[in-house]
Amino acid sequence: MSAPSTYKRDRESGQVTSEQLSGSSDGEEVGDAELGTDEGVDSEHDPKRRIVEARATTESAVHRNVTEPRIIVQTTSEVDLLDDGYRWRKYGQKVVKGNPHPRSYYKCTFAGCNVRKHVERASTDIKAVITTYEGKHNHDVPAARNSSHNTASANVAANNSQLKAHNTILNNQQFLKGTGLRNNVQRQVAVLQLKKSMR
DNA sequence: CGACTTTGACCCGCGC
DNA sequence: GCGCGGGTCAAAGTCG
Repeated sequence: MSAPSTYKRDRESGQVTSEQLSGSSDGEEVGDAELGTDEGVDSEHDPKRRIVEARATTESAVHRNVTEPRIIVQTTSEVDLLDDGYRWRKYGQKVVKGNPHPRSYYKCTFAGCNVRKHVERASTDIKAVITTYEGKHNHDVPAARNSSHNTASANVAANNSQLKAHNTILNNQQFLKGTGLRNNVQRQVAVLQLKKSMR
């Protein structure tokens, strides 16, 4: 009443929707892990988009009943916004502890697609951008908005980059499996170490 | 005019 | 039980 705080968030309405997240969480793993060996070579081709490493964690994502594939991609770029072909809408930004750089939260703007991604910079390396994808796109890569002329090549480029990331993910997944690491923190450390050993 | 970014506040889970 | 930290929402503002 007197308090102007009409913060009566009807969050419940937004939470009850369990969504029918694509049943086949990972049915399109068409990439071949063995292809992810072109790390150091191809990266020189795209200095602006250099995928250092990535990993997929599905075991920690299983909280209730939906197993959301979580893909963490670490890239080296001067810009936070990596154009992966999809359209994202920023819905939040937060400064996390232990990292002077804020973490940004994005959602896929495609109708019906509930994929989210978090983008943050590594506290140690200003050039290192850590992108975390949650969920899977249930649609194709939309056409680029700026160049309506090269939509085809834009798609190809996006797919290419995605495929590359995918391969790297699979590769690192095997690496992490080999290390027998389970803890998330340990994994992060492992990733950092992996990165160091790659450079 | 539409789409997107910014920003402050609220909610929830977890650790102490 | 309390406080902290992380995640999300929604209104307002900005830009093309």
